[in-house]
Amino acid sequence: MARQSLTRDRVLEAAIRVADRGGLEAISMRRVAQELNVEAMSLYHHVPNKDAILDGVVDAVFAAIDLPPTGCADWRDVIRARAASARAVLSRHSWALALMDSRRNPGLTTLRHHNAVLGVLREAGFSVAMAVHAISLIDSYVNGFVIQEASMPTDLDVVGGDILARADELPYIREVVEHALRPGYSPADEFGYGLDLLLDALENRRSVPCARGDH
Amino acid sequence: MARQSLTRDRVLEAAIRVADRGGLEAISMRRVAQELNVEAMSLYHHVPNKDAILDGVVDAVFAAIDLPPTGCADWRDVIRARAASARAVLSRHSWALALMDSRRNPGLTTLRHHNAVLGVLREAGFSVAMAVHAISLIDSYVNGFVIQEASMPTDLDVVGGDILARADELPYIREVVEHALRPGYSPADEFGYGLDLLLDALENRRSVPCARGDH
DNA sequence: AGGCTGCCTTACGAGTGTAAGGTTCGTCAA
DNA sequence: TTGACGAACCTTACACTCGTAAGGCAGCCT
Repeated sequence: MARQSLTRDRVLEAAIRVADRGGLEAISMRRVAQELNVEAMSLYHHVPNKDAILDGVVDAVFAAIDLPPTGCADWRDVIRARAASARAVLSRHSWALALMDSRRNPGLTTLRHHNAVLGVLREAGFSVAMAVHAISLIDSYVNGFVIQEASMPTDLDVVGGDILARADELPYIREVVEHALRPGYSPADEFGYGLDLLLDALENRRSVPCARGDH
Repeated sequence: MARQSLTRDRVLEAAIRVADRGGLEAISMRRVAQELNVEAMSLYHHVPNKDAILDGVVDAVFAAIDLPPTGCADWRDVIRARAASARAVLSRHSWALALMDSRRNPGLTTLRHHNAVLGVLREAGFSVAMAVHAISLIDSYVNGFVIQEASMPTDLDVVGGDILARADELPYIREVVEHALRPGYSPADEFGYGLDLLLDALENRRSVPCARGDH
């Protein structure tokens, strides 16, 4: 066979490439097939239908996030590494977060992931309630940061000029744009700052009984 | 005229109702028109095209978030109120966040909003760099929390049972599901806990020079 | 009466997921 | 060597949905 033969995995990889290029709604049977130099109907020999492709894609993206190593030193290092990995993967595939909402069933990869992260926190001495607080906080932050990152690119360079024009009405925005346009500034550092702030604050409350008295 | 006549605003309201019911991609000219007991082409008398509807919708949603009052007591109360309002609006229209990414130009409402929030922080004594850190952190958290909230509903009730079944492999998830199924637990409280943690941590670093020495 | 506004009808061309069936080709048994 | 089988891939076609261009018909205002 001239070109290497199709596989479920090769179909999923192609779908991911298509989405990386054209966003989530660019995933259509015809376009995924074209990515593989193949016709649309050929995909159905390796995948039951389009929903299966979408489900497979979210699982594949999630699998690309490093699992936290178990039984390690400081819980903050472990969580920081996982968060950095998640941010890297999710911002490389910025459509993935939107896709995860529409897919209802979490998938085994996802569950195993959360289980491992929860394990790290529990082993570090977090109560169940505090571990829930911590995971909700950290995941919200990581996901939210990725979203903002995705809608950024034009915000600073292109829109920056427009804003400076009508600066009279928006003085504080002006300050920030100037700050952000300075050479040394990188939005990526912002992620680390916020994450460290979170982790330090959680460390302070680690063994303190819950403020709301719910455990 | 029997039914009250169409308006740009009534079209936008209808589009929002359609999206609330069927998600973002449910917004089509035909369906929005149907919501108003009207044919698709009638909308074009009040709106140039579909993109204008989408742009108008994001602006309308953003306008529903309360602007922070200026010159008020503790900055934390102001920011907390704005965050709560943002969460309420964005989780009532859980498709809105995904839409804001695809629309490139921030829109004047959006800019005014961020300007006001930045003003509160600056007046409270935050340096420019710290204000950027704070806004990035808070917005990431709010947006991320809304996303997680949107993909929740089945996570606990329906999937909860499935998870308890294969509990052997996922012991920590089991703990959490049990914890979350207890009567007193409400995911909404989770939002307040994380937010207060953020605000307290930011208060601690308010006037401290930036850890990374960037100002 | 004439025009203008507000809404409707019809229609086009492009895109979607996928059902049904045809073609090519490697593998293996007789 | 031959012939059959089945997997992998292609072609065609159906029944949608989409945004919107072009033009028609009613009723109100001047």
